[in-house]
Amino acid sequence: MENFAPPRGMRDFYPEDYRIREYIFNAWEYAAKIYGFEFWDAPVVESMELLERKAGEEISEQIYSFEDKSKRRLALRAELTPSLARMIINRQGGLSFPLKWASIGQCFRYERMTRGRKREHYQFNLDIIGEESTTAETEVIAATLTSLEKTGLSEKEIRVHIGSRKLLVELLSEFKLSEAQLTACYMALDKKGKVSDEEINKILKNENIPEEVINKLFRVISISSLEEAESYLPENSEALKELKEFFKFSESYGISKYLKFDISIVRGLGYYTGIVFEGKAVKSNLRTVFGGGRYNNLLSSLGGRELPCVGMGFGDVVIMELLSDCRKLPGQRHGIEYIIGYMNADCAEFAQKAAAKIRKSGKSCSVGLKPEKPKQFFKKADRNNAHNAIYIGPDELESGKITIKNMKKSEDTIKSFAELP
RNA sequence: GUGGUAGUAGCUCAGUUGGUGAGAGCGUCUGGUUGUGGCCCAGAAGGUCGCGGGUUCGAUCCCCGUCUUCCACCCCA
Repeated sequence: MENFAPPRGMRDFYPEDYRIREYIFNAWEYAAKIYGFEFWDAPVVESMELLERKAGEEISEQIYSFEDKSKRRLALRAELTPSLARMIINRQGGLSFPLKWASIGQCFRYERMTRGRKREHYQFNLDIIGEESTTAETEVIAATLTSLEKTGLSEKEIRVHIGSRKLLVELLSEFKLSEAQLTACYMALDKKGKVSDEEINKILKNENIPEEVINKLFRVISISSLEEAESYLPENSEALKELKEFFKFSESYGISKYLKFDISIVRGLGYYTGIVFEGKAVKSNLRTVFGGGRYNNLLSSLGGRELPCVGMGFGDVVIMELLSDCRKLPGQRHGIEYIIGYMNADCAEFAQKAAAKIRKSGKSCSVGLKPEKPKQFFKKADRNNAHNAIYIGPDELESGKITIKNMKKSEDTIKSFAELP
């Protein structure tokens, strides 16, 4: 009992914190539901093997792993996608694709902490499984943006940067690059603007990337529009066709005002195969709020059917900070509709019966757990932001009449027990 | 991981160049009003001054270590 603080990187949610979390979850749930996504969930504890196979060796160092009493190697999930993949594969014969699935789950990652990064967070995932059209990308991004709009954010605060892994592969296709070299190229693009050109050059040389490829990469980095990219690409470029299609669909979804083509978006995870995207906060130094993309090979690489997928992940920590910066967090608690107090023990039963009646009507109602003086009671009613307060004393007990006080207007209404809501 | 910053009441922070009993505002509680909240007034509770060690007659203050926070870089996405 020495250290009462939560473990490093873990959070307590006091009621005022929980309220904010609920507010964000509600926005996520709202968006997922009005776009027709279905919610799913899986255990927080997964087998280490599943997480390793998907993530690769480096990330497994950041996974909280342990052995259970039967020596099974288990781990806390660091993201939701492996569990999703497992569930899809297990039922791939019986599911009718495409699926639109959503989830909100707590994920853990042992990593160094900075602003907006803890060792535990709640992640909102939207995935469309089994659809190769870029309608899937559009749909996922549109739903994500709807959740942000629900919290009061707009294109003034958020920009979605759109890139494409496939486009990069095509641009570099004239060279015969190994997987490792391609990954190094992605990393270099990712560093654009963050690190000096010399640094990028050095990194690439270390990976044995030929001089000519590096030169091409630097030309690629400077591409700032789709039209510009077009001149570098073959006539029948698939990536270009996809991107054009995607931007066309985005027009009719009404989300183009958020979008910006950005060739440097590659995403860190290895399994992306097509369009990739990152939602960034315009004000807060372009911090990444959400990200995702197309991963067409993941399920088959885990032994499942060939199923094209688009996924999006969105953490609660950054959005909380962003909303706080923009002063868009909800303030007061919602407030209960009715609160009932009583003067002495004899009045308790009457108060409890009134509360039971009000609750049967579906209205929220809190009844005192012990007798309270009127002053105490009304003060508490005020603090709880109650809409109506009912105080039962000997007078009410005798007459059977109940005074309902509207706390905002400070007006009384007298009703009989039968007239209660 | 490296460098810096900070840690004093529930919260935000003063303060002591080392000296009897450690301060404010906000919040909480009580009373002013044994049947009415917000405002006001009065009062109270609440602190091992992050933790451990050292120096000293004496440490919240100085020194060392450690943990935690925040920031930057590194790493990662």
